Amino acid sequence: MDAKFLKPYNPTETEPKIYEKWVADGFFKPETCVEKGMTKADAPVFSIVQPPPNVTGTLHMGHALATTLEDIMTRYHRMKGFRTLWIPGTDHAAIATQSKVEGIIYKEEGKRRQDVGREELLKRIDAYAKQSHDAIVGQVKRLGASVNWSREAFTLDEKRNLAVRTAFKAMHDDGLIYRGYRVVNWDPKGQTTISDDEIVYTEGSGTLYTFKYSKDFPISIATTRPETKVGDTGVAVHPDDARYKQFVGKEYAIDFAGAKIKVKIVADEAVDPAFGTGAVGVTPAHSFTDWEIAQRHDLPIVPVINEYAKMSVDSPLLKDKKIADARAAVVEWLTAQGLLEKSEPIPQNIATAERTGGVVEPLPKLQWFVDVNKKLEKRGGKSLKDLMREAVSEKGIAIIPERFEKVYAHWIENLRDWCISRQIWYGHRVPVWYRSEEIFVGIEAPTGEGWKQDEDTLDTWFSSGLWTFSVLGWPEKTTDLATYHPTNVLETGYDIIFFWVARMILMSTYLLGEIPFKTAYLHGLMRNADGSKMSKSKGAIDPIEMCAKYGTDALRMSVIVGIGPGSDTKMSEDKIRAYKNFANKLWNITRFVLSSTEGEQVEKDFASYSADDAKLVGEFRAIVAEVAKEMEEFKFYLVAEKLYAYAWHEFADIILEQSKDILAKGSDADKKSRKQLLLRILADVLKLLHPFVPFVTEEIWADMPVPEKRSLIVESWPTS
RNA sequence: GCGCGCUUAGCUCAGUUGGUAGAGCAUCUCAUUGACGUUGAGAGGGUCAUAGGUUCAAGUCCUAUAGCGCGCACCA
Repeated sequence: MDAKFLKPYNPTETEPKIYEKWVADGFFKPETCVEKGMTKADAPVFSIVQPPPNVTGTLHMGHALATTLEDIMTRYHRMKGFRTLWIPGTDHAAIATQSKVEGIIYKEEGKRRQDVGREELLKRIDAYAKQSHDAIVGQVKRLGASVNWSREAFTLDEKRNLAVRTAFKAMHDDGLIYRGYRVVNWDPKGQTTISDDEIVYTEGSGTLYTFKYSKDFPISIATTRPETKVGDTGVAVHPDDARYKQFVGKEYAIDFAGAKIKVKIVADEAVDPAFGTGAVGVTPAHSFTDWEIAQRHDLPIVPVINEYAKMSVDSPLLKDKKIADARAAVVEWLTAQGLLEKSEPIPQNIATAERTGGVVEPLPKLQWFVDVNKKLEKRGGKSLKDLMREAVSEKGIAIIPERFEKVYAHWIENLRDWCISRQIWYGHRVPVWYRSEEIFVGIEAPTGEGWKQDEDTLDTWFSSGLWTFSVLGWPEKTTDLATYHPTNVLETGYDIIFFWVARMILMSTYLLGEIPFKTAYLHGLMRNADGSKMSKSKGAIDPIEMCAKYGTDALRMSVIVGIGPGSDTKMSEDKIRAYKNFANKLWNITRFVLSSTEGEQVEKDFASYSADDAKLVGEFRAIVAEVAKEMEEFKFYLVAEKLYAYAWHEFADIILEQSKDILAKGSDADKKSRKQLLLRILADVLKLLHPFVPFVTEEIWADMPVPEKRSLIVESWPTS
């Protein structure tokens, strides 16, 4: 027995050595496994892509959970003999990264984006992203991820940029991407548009003001935003509303809060006669529903708020005022004029931008959109919405837990065209060029003089949507693409089911005509012990610190046991501490087994078990069979707990204890049987536990008396 | 408004097709130069949110209610 077993297991010393050896041996690379005879050349494929962490900092507990789950699946399939590929990468995360770096620059130098300039800011962001990337790579390694590093990708590298340009061009050619002047979600703080999904609603309270535009105006209207009323071009009432029928079609010119406005009264089904006065002041420039009403009735669009969330209207009372001040001014004016009839408190959701926290202002802007309803000839007359819906309902993508299939379907029903252009600098530049009246959309820049590329960049999720196949070399027709796509599993948090899962399905079904993955396993959110969302300010647990303190294996066990898919988890350091002993327990079990079986080798076809031992073997085989079933069902939390309980409370507490007696006083045949039993069960327990606690099992395996032994990572999975 | 989830031991959570309530941590008692610096044996602790229903049998299935949480929509 090696002397190392005389001391307690030391994870900090062991883990980096083991990881480096796995990398050096090339076991993370499927080709190497085939070359070395560990995997059959014609073996079935198991592929998975890492959800690329944002290069906005370092990994948090959610990443630790994801990485562990993905590594468990990967290691399990590799041991099962699959040609296994797990591709790592990082995400440039566009707005998230840019606003992070802008924040740092502002804090340190007091400079804003415009002061720094595009080129310099991009340089600074690249430097930050590089640093963050390197930190993340180190952390992913620390967590034991058996990812194929030679295939590592970045959502903003050259190859992925080609994929983005190719996708954009194809979608434009098919009429799916169009440029349009519409009301979009504008984030005044980030100075960019954002998509519907990037809005976070917070509950707040507002005031509903009821008033008339002027003394002569026949209808009272109600609004929570009086300051926008200078942009009204219509008043909408329900077509069946008897109170207002006589006024429909009439037009009024009014002096309102220092501005001259023209309002036409229209009848529209969208109006709820029971809300407020049953009459809506229509502000087409600053409301999505009003924009639509205006489209139906041909009402003019009058913007009155600018990109800085200040009044742009030509009124001495309001011009250049901030929204809140303008609101107060209008209310004051209404009161002074005797027009205000009522003001009452009302619950109101406040729309804020996910990344910057800025209050979102709907503004009309010329932007690029993805049409989700257009029927596609080359996809059998189906729209992107149809393709997305059918991929889950009919084409075989299974979402775990299943209830999210309903959430997904519901989201698709409410889906509007996707605004993909952003007014930020860090990201994939929109591949469109302009020259006076000409517009050129292409994969490469147009030839000739005077072309100027679109200043905007694309929503980060546009490039993320291509991830399952852009990492495999698309648009080139690579062997990787043919071999590993569709991927088997996509493992990610349920919080990005719309952002990412849905967009990947959209891109893959449209561009490749196939699903991006067969199963989407959605994990829950990691929360602090008190249930609050994990953030650094609230003392979130740092996974890497936990690795250093308790060992990676302990951390991995702590995020697996008892945590099913889709459910949030309250994480505490106690929980991690609770599993640190397990690795050492395995270590000590091994010490006992090896010291009691000196000179003994695992005999491949040993069949002379004593009656007692044969029974124990049978019981263990039953565990193996249960594990096999539960692994296939993605019930890793059950497997981890089961193996933990078996190793500790059955194998150590019972089998090892009774072995002391047998090995001391038993017959030679019983001793032989028991030694074979101990070695055999320990060997198989190590194999079964390897995907969960890879480091300690590999380190022990090195000293196991097993003939024709390989590294544990490429050993074959036990069969029952 | 529509939809979803959760409610089980002091805490964090399991409980697969219905078949006598489980784990880890915490608490208490005893043992322990032991393979175990990170040990073992044992104990206490639960009317499984509430009320109905189905069933020979319900933590599990159905209905309703409550509390907590979440998603989507609305938000004049």
